[in-house]
Amino acid sequence: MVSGPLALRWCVWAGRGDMGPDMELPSHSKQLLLQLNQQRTQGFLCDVIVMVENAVFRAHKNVLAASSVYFKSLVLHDNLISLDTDMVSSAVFQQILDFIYTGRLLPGEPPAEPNFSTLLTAASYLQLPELAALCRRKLKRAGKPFGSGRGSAGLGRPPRSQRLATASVIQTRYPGLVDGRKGAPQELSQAKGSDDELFLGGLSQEGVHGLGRPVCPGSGEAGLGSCSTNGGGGSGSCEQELGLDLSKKSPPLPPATPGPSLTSDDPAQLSDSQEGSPLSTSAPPVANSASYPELGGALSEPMELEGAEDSPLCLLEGPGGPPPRKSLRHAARKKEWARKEPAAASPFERRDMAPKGPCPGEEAEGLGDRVPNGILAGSAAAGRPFGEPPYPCKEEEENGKDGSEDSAQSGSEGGPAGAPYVYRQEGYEPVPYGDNLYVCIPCAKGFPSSEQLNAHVETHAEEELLIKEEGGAYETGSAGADEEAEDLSAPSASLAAGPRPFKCSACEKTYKDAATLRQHEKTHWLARPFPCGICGKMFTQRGTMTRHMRSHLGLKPFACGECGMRFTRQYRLTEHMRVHSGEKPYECQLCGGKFTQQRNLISHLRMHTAPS
DNA sequence: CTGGGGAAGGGGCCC
DNA sequence: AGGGCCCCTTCCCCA
Repeated sequence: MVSGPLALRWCVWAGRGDMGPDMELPSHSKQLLLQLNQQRTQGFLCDVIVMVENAVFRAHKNVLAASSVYFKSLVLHDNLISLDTDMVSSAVFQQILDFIYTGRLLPGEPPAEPNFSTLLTAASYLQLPELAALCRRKLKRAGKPFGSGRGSAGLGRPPRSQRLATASVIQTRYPGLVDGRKGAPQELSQAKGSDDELFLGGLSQEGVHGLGRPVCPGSGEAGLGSCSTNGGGGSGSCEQELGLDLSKKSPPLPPATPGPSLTSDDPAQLSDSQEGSPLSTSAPPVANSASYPELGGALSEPMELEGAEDSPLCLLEGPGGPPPRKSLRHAARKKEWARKEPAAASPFERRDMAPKGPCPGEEAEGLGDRVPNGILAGSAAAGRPFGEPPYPCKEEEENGKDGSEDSAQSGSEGGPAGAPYVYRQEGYEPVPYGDNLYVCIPCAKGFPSSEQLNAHVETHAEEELLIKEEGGAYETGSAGADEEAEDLSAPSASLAAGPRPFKCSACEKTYKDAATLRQHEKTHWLARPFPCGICGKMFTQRGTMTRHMRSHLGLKPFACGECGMRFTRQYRLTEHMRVHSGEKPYECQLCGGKFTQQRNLISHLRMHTAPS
């Protein structure tokens, strides 16, 4: 696999030019990096999402891991990374990401000399020592003191309140936007990143009405997902809450111990992998960037490459150039896709990528109040020691919940095995997986290749099957069929078990406990308290909303061991596995037809009962 | 062209 | 909060 860890590391070393044997093709490393950056701008093979403030950046795990041990430790476990917004702003991260992919420090937006102080802070936090060293040199040259990157100039961000007024736009950065951006309001221009940047909400109503409706990443061009495809039908408003931890598996507390690197130019402080970093500190800042390319315009990149046409790296593009998107609607192609990228969710290739219309704002009232202004304002935390680990994510923190316990430490989310999501607090030692970068999310075991991961995932399915067989022949299936029979004949029968003293005041439903009743009563509310940060759709339950957000971001932790197809829900995988096993537990009592999905049986029964 | 079936995405909601 | 299940819906294939 061209984007495999080894290939990448090789590329990285080659890029330095001071390690390893001379290359036969001197421009090879440049071309490789160029291709990677191009793929980034297209979202092609991007397998990680980095959230910074209200921006989402797509990137390649390998590239990030090769650039920073900090990223390396993060991407090992997650497809979604949330960075401490006190340490790095979205605009700064944009520059850093550009730097990682180009070796150049690109002008900010509007075009201006990079704020090296800010960059230094962020680079140190992200453990990009060579970028930090470059920033220090720049600062020295400019005669500016450094080491106070968190000062009032701070992160170069507008105030929180201002950022909250950012348009509710899932902003993909298409080439056509580049020019128009120049005159954009600050919020918007701050919001616009590169092609791989999407913007989550955090918007005031003014922002919504003034700047237009959310834009779904149409046609899968660059999108992280789609707006709701059905059901809600775009019924959501465009107001959002910020700071949702979308990835239960994403450690809110990165293991960074970036402090010392802030003031050190000493290469000895670099870990091994960092020594191999591609980030040539001598790369001259160039007044334009491969980050704003004409998509697909590899040869028009500002980098001066020799013989790009001849480069075998063109193969990186994949068969037939950019990945098919809409064509993925074809089921067979979907499976093909799944086989190609079994180890990482592909958030960008979904059959339902097309925007299904604007998000009306009719449900928006009162949502402005829901924006956690207090949290955001309070989190500036300028006085926090530099080396201190980043904060957990916003609301979770406010609620006194430490996400690190949830996901980073306990690993309970990872599965029954109590996945050891251990993040080291100092230095970088190999996490338990070493170079086994393909990690089974349910049990947190690492594997050196996607094939081995798939084989491992298959053992999960086999274990599951074994348990089923031992515990009674296909309990799930038969139970499901029974439930179906119940549902069709006596829908309320399932409520019979146990006392249910808590009765809904609005309907006849009863519940075993008060919490469930409260939860249910929300379904009677006109206002839905949990808005999606991306499309603004409203939900009555936070869990439903976070699940919905995962579908936006393409987080699919559950992989089929047979075909590699991935799902957002375990239940979907269980359902899908019947495709491979041939199990059809749902039988029509009228005609004997059997189905793998209960819902298809229901559809089928309608056919029986529908007036002809 | 149409209808049925297979497979999958997404939301609601209870546990 | 997360899992699980139900329902609606969509898309595709095929007869």
